[in-house]
Amino acid sequence: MTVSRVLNNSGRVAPETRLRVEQVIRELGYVPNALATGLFKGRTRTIALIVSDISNPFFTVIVRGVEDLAQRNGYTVVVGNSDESVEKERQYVASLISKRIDGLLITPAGNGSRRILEALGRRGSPFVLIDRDVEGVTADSVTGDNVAGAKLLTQHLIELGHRRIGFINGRRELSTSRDRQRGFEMALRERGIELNPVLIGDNAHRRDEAYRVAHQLLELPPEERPTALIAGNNVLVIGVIEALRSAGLAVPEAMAVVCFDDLELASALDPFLTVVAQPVRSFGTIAAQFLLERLNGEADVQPRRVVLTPELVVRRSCGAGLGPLVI
Amino acid sequence: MTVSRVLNNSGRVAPETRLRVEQVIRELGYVPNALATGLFKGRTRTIALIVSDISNPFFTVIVRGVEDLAQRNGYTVVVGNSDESVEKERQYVASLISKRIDGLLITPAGNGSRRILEALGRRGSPFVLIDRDVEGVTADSVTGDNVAGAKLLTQHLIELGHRRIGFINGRRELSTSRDRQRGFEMALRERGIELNPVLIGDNAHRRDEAYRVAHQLLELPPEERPTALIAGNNVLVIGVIEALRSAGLAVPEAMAVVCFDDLELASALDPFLTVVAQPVRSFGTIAAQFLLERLNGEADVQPRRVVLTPELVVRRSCGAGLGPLVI
DNA sequence: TTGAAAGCGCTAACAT
DNA sequence: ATGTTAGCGCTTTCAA
Repeated sequence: MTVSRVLNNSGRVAPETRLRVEQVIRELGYVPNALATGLFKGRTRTIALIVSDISNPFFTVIVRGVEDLAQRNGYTVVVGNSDESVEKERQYVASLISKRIDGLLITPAGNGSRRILEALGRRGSPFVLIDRDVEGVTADSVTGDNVAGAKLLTQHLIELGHRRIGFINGRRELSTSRDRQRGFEMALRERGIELNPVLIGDNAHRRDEAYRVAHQLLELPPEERPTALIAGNNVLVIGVIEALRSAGLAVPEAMAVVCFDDLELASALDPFLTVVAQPVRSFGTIAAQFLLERLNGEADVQPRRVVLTPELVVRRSCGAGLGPLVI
Repeated sequence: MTVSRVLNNSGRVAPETRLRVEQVIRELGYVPNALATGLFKGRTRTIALIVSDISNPFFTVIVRGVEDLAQRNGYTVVVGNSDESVEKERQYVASLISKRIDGLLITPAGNGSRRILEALGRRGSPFVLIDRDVEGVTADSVTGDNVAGAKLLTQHLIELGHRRIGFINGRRELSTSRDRQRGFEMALRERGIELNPVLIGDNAHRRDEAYRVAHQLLELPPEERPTALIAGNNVLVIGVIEALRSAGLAVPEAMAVVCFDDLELASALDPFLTVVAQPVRSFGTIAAQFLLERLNGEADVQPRRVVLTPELVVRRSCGAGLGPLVI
């Protein structure tokens, strides 16, 4: 019909006819059926965002950024929670393919995501990795420099005089965890501090595991016990603080604690931790930007990998922990 | 084709044919086109969730609950951010209608949402209100008992000896704010405490406004100054705490602070506030349940309104504030 | 048990 | 400047 031309501003329509059509559209409350358009065009102007935990403030900020940019560009965002499960990711991606979503933004659950993403790529759907890399997958990605971030935190503690630094790290499966651990170890080595494997509690999946691991570190004999703790992310640090509290240790008076990621709201509360902050919102917006560019065919063929630089935010002296615990 | 019958388990298909079809489906990596199905059936197995701020942990928990339940029932969730703007809501709903989303869950931005929701209802799309009511709209809804919650907080403070209680409340436009203020005033009246309008700072939209309002209350002459503050929600309370900190007042030693809503992560930090906690996750899951029931035609015609009971969580004595500030 | 026809609402290409 | 045709991929109905 002529209606289509009016709605899309395509082709010539007599001004008078246009007005008449617009009038009727308003009267009828007519809304075009995007399913039919999508069916015909093969595009739905919908993108998907799969995060591993939507109730984690870190990912929340990403969601917000993505939603914002998508909305401004006329795209709708479908949000999925993978719960760090590759299986749930698979289900999601299947549903997205079925619904002919134009592209995907994802914080992959692990290296197992590789096959899923490859399958998606084979269908011609562009996707962008956020926060984490997947071994063997080459695609647009927006991540932080986790090696550098871990070095910043570690160096900070070392400069304050700490020598026995505990590290409570996240899932080994994640590139972020691996990189952070690498940065930690590098920083120690550069300063000539011997790495004590006992002080590394890695592969903590959740807050309660961080709690447990922190407790283990506290039970070390005094001469081995850490004077400072680095938590691998914003969730683990809560478990760490809870463990310290239950042990009657004040932060940072009795134990220095630093961590990755800044929580906007929590940063107003106590303890004001020294953290390595990442420009998280940019993770989302840049990734969305990349995806939209690909969808518009504006992007080069070769993948772009952006690594954003983290920043040390010193909120409170972490040197204090040295006192009571150093024998 | 016979393929459709195989995929939907409808009609008779020879076992042998079925196997052959399944084989080919696997070989081709065939995925049915949900757009075509939706176009024909008029249903998309997609629901939308519009919240006012997806980076607010309160709503985040709702998103999580909704996503969870939807996923388990084979539905996809489209998430939108209204930023407390009715205009953005309108745009979203238009896009959702166009995409033939089956139903909507919404934390409405205000009474202006009424027209939008009525229009949606006229199209036959079911929707469920979450957390907030809209004047003049009758629909399924899941909310908290905000009058009761405010009374709990106020009574708690009164019992601890506070008489001058400040109230920093959220947007007047929201039913939650109005109800909370009503509960606050009722509790005062019931205990025979005269209401001092000066102590009510209402209509704070954001954290910085709460900060400003709290500062105003602190600048009152000593004999009028509050000894305790109630913050209208989890975001405003941060502003309040920041204001107290900048004024050098410890919480709760120098000033009692209580608020609505419990933040899972922040609750592990200092100050451990006494709060009225709501079963927020249930807001999402119950609302989603209602919506899905309607979509399945299982629900009665008359709207169901669920009001969930809040609970006082006492984390730290709020009586302490009485000391220094009471002249 | 399987196939053929028609139509869901849209748009690109081709008439008129 | 407008209308007609055909087809995107599916499902329902009816026929074989």
